[in-house]
Amino acid sequence: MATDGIIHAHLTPLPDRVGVEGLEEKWTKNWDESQVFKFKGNTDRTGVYSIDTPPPTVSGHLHVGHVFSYTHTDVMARYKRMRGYDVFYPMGWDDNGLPTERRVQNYYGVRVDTSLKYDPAFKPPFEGTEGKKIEARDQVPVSRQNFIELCEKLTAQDEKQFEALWKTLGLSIDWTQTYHTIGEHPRRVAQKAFLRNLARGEAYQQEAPGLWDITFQTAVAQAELESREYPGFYHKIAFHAEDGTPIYIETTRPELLGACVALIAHPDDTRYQHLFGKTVTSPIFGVKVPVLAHPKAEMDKGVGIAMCCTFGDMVDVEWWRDLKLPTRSIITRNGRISAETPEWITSEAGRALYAETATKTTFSARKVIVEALQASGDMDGEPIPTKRMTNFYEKGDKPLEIVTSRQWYLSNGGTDKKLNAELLERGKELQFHPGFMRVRYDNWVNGLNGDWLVSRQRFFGVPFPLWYPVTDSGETDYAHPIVPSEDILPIDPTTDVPAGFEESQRDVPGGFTAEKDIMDTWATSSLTPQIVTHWEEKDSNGLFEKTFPMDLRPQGQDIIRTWLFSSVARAHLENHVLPWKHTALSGWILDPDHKKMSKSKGNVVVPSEPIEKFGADAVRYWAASARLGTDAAYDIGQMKIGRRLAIKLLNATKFALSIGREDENHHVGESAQAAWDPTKITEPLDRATMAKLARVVRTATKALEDFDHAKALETIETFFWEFCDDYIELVKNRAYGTPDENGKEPSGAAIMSARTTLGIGLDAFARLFAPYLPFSTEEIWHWMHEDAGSVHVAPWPEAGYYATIALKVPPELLDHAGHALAALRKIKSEAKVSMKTPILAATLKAVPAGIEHIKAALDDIAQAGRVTGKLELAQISAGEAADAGSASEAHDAADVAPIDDTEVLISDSQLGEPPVKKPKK
RNA sequence: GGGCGAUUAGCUCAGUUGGUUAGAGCGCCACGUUUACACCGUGGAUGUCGGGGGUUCGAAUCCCUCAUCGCCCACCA
Repeated sequence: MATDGIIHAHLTPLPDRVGVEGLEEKWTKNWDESQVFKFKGNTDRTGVYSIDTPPPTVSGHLHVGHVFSYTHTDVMARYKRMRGYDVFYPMGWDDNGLPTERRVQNYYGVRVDTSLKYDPAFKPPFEGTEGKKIEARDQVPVSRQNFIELCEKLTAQDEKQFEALWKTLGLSIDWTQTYHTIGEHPRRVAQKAFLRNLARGEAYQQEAPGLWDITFQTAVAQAELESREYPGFYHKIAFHAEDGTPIYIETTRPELLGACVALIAHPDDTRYQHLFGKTVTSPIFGVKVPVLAHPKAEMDKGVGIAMCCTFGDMVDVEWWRDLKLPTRSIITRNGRISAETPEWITSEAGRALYAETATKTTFSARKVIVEALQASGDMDGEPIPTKRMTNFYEKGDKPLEIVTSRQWYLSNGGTDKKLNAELLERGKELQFHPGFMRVRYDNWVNGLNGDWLVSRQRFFGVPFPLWYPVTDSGETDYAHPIVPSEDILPIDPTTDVPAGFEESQRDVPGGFTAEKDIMDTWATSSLTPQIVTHWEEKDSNGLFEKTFPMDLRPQGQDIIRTWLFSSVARAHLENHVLPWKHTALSGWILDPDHKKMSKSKGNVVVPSEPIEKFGADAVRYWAASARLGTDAAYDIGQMKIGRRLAIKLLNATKFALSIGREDENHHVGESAQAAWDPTKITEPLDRATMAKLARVVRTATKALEDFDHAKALETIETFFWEFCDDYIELVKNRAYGTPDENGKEPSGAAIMSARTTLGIGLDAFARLFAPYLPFSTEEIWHWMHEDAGSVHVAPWPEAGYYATIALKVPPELLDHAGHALAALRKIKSEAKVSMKTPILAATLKAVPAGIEHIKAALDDIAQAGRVTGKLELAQISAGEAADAGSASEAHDAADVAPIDDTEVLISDSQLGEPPVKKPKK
C-alpha cells in the first residue's frame, strides 16, 4: 500500500465461472517457486517469529487430528508473517524410537546388533514388505549405523508423502529447514547436550530398582507410564508367628512369596502392635521375616498388614529403602522366575516348591504357589477376583516389573527441590494457551518422584557418547566414563574408539568398553528448540541468536508431561531460559459420535480424503473454527460451510472487480488498472461500512494476538456475510450506475464511492481471510494485484486506515440500512412473490438514530428494495415498540416483534404486480 | 481419592467485566432463476441455558451442591 493510502490494483482477466478446484496445486507450485515462506534471517531477534513445530512420527499414516492442530499453528504463522515478522517455521520428522525401529525391522527384515561393524555395502534381505511381519528368526543382524541408514531411506519416502500432504493443506512451512530426529545434526545436539549435563553433574548413573518392561527388555521412565486396569485376584495367605498363630496378609501377587523380606503395618495399627520387632515365618518356604512398622502402610487396605517383596511395586521399593531391608530378587529381566533356587530359602519343602516355579512366567508360577498354599492350608478361602490399576509402559502390553539395574538419570526436579521450584517458576513464566492447561504442567512437576531415567536398553536411537575403562582384571569401571571431545560428535561408542585407544583394546582388560545403552527418544525431542535454531552449530550463521528463545511451541495436550516439560527442563539447565514464550495446546479430534479417533478403534479419517472432497481451505476452515484446547468433532458439515465461504469470497471479489472495469472502458475478461483512492469514499453508507470494517479488523487482530483464531475467524466471517448480503445488495445499483424509477442516474462521485468501497473492502477480506483460506485468498489477491506478490506477505489490515476513511460515520448506519432492506424483502417473502416485485408504498419505523441513518442511505435502500412509490419514515422508541407489542395484539404482526436499537419495522406496505417472467433463453 | 474442562435449539457451537425479550451456522419449512454466486438468494419456526439451592434490583454468566461426559494425576497389600 502506498503512503497516500491509495490501493493500486492491477486487475487480471476474470473467469466466467469461479471454483475452488485446482487451487491447491496451482498455488502450492507458485509458493514453492517463489519461496514466500523461506526464512530470510536478515533482521535481529525482534523481527523474527519462531515456531518449534512438533515433528510427527513418520511411521504409518497421518490422521485428520494432525490436520487439525497443524492448521492452528499455520494460521498463527501466516498471521505473524503478515504482521511483518520473518517467520521461522521449520518442519521435523520424528524417526527416532520404537515405532520406527519396529517398522524398519519389518520392512527390511533386519535388526540392530551393536557388536557388528558398519558395512557400507550392506543390502537388506527384504524391501517393501509393509504390512506383513518378518519373523525375528528371519531378520538379519546389522550394525547400528546400517540400521540408521535404512531408517533414513525408509522415512525419506514417507517424508516426501507427508510433505506433499502438508503442502496440499497449505502449511506455510520453510521446507529448507527440515530435520529428522535420528539425523546427524539432532544426534550431535543430543549428545552434546548430554555431555554438558554430565559435566555439570546433572547427568548421573545409579544402580537401583526401577520399572522394567519385560517385552522390550528396557527400563522405562515415569513419563512413559500408563496405568491401566488389569484383572487380578486377592489371595489371603497365612504367615505364622513364633507361637504358630496365623497372621493373614492379602496379596495379588502370591508368586512373589519367595521374595518376601518383611511384613509391614502402620505404626498406629493396634492390631499389629504386639508383632512389631518380632519375626514371622512365610508359609511353605519357611523363611523368617520381620514384622515392621511404616507410615505408608494403610490400615484400611486389605487386612492392614502387607507383605513387602523385592519388588512387587514402588511402595515395596520405598519400604525396602526406608527400612534398609535385604534384596531378595526372584524375577528376572524377561519376567520369569529366576532359575536358581535362592540361598535364603533353606527348608526342603521351600526349595522344592521354588524349583517348581523356576523359569516359569509369573502367571504360571502363581498357579503353582496358590495350589501349594491351598494344599498346605495356608490360604484362607478362594482367590477373590479384582480389577486394579497397574503400571504399563505406554507402548507395552504386559505389566511392568521392578528390577535392579544400572541406569543413567538426568536431573529434572524429581529429587532436587530447588530445581523443582525453578521449573515450576518456568511454568508460570510460560504463557499457556488456553491458560488452564498450566495446571497439568504444575501437577506433573509437583508429582515427580524421581529424576528422569534417560537410558534405554534398546539398540536403535541416539547412543550415549560414552565409553568406560576396563580394568586390568577385566571389570568395567563405570565410575570413570570416557567422554569424546565435542567436535567429533555425533559418535557411536560401539564402533568409534575413544582418543588414546585403539580398536584392538575394545572389551579387553586394560582397554575400554562402549556404553551400549541408547537415550530415551525424549532426550532428543526435548532439544527441538536447540536443534531447529542450530544451537552451537558451526553453520549456524547467527541463526540461533535470531530465533532462540523461540516464540511458540504448538503441541498436543497429551504430551505436556513429556515433550513440553522435558524441553523446559533442558533449556533451563542448558540455556538458563524458557525455550519459548508461548505454548498452544490443541484439543482432540473426535469422530462424529464423539469418540476419540484412534487407530485401534478403526475410526481414523485419512486427511487426504476430505481435502480432496471439499478442498484444503474448507478443511482448514473446519479446523480453525475450533478454539485451542477444545476437542472438536470431525464434522463434514463444517467443511461444507468452509467450502461455501471460499466460493462466496471468489464470487464477491469477481463482482467487485468486474464492476469497476467498465469505468475504465474495459470489459470483463480484460486486464485493467484501478486505483482505490480512499478519499473517493464519500457516501455515508460506504463510510459506515468502512467504520464497521475498522471495528472488525480491531476485534480480529486482538483475538489473534490472544491466540484465539476461532474468534477472529468468526468475526471476519460474520461481517463478510453482512458485507455480501446487505452492503453489496444495497450499493449494487449505484455501483452499476443504474438509473432509479424516475430515470435519475447516480452521480459520478456516488458511483465511484461505491466502487472504491467494494474494492477496498474485498482487498481487506482477502487479507483477513488469508491465514485461514490461503488458496482462495491467494487466487483473488492475484486477480486484483497481479504484480503485488503473495497475499501471504501482504501487510495485515490496519483498523486505523479504515477508521480514517469512515470519518465519524458510525458502523450502525450499515446495520440500520441492512435491516431496512431486510424489512422490505420480508414484505415480498411473506407475500410469496419474487424479490423483483415493486413496492408501491411502505413505512419504515426505527429509533430516531435509525431514521437518520436510513435517510442517509435512502436512495440505495429504495432501489435495492425496488420501491417505486413513496417510502415513508416513522420514529419509534425501542421501549414503545415493546410495550405496544405486549399491550395489544391488534397491531401489525411486525409491530409486536421484539426489536433492538438497530431493528427496522415496516407497516402500511403495498405491493405492485410481480414482473412478467422472461422466457428462458 | 485430588484436579482440570465440558453440559446452551434436532446437530455443531458462540455468548466479553452479571444488564433489556439468550445468538450463529447446519438441518427443517415456505418462497424466489435477481446481469457476483443454484456450489445460490430471501424470509420463517425452533430453548426447563444439566438439576437443586444461594448472592443480587437483575444470573447462561458469581457462590454452594448434586448429576452426567471427557481428560490429567494418585491409588498396585
